[in-house]
Amino acid sequence: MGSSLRRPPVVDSICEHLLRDYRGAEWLPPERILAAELGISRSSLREAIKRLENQGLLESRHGVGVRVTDKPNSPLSQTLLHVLPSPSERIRQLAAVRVLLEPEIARLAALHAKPADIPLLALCQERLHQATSIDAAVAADLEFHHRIAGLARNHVLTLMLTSIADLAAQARRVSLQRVGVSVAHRHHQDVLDAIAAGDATAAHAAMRGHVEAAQSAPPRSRSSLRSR
Amino acid sequence: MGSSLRRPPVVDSICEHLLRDYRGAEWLPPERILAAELGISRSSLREAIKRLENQGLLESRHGVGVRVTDKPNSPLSQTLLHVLPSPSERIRQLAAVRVLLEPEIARLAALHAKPADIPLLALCQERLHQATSIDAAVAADLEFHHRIAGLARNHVLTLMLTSIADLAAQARRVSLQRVGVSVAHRHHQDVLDAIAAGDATAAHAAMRGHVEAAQSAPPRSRSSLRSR
DNA sequence: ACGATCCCAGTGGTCTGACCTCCTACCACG
DNA sequence: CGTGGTAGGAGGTCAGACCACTGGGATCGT
Repeated sequence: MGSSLRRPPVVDSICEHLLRDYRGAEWLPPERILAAELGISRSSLREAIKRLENQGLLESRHGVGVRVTDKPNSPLSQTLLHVLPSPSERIRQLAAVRVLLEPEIARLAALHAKPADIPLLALCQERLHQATSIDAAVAADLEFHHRIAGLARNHVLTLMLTSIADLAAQARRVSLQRVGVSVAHRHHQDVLDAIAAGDATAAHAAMRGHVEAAQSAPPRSRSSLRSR
Repeated sequence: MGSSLRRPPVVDSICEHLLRDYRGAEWLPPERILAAELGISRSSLREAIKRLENQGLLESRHGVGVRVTDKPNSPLSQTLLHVLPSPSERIRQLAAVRVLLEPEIARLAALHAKPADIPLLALCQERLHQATSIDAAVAADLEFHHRIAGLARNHVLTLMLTSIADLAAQARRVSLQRVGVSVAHRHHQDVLDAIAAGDATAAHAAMRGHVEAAQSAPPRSRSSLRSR
């Protein structure tokens, strides 16, 4: 009859417990203590932590502790490294996907953005403009796109973009050197203006132009940015 | 001195070992034996297996063994269940992403498909047409879209679609009941014809019409398909 | 007094070995 | 021939110990 008692793996319930009790917290208690509190073995607790870590929800650092990140970063990236070993081909396909996703994200962002969101984007622009190193420029670029994704109000879309963000970062590094920071800054400004105006069509077009330029930018000689 | 000995986590090397030695295999050896062969503890081996399992590359079944699947299915899905608890909202956003991804996938498929690929798609059509249960229809539908994704020659795009396939399956179940199997079959035929003809634009348009119809289909009374 | 160094307590990482639960296949029984 | 039970092997869980790393305070040298 009816209730064929499932076999709810212990580790599953632990995962739910963890992200129910420690959502928004900074650090998890030490593994030994936490295992004792939950009344389970440290092995099972570790497996639960590892699972959540693979999902980008936790981050355990040797000798320090387990940190709550809530930044789903690389569930897909690791898999991609296995199924697409070739770096150049990986970058090419990643760029193609970005051309598809980013304009739609910008469109949704223009529809849902509130006035209070604009200064945060402008701040990223400021950082990009004043960046003195290639790493700082890449970081500002990433944050700009990430914040826009957050405005799109579509978690699936956002999650997909962030899943490949770390892999796309190296590609973006090359792109920035090719097209130059000033060009990227100008493109970003077009996107930002369209979003601020709530013009979905313009935001879509501006972002499409930006990512397509980054995708197929011709090689440049020495760029205006020097990597120290 | 100079060599600042890194701390390459043992489990990382195990992962590489596993998917280097057992790529294409069917089953992994028992954990105890495999641990002995690799000269490591069963704990570390289990952690490596679990990590690859979370990436959709392995699948361990209690009392049976560890199977090599290479079907990256649910790295994103689990995370989505946490960040988007609401089923209706999840389905809505998933559908929006499908509208974005699937037409592009169909376009690429039309560009890269070879004549030998067409019969496989036609077979899915046949299965969908002869499906006697809602589950069989959903399975045929899923396989049709999955095979098209395989033709797109863009692993990133394919991986994104398969990552949400299992979550989208329940939504597709509802869609099929709403629009009816015959309508889905007709839409699929349009896509199939366009791909067979190598017409990228037509494939894009046909697939867009299909997924948009599935997205916003109005409720139907009793469909032509009865779920036994 | 100040700085660099060393040391140590606490943390996650790994190992060991035992027991439990579940699945499969085989075999005795009706 | 079908049915049921049973034994082996597989993954799942547990307990405790030890290893490796981090960080900050105590210590030593200048």
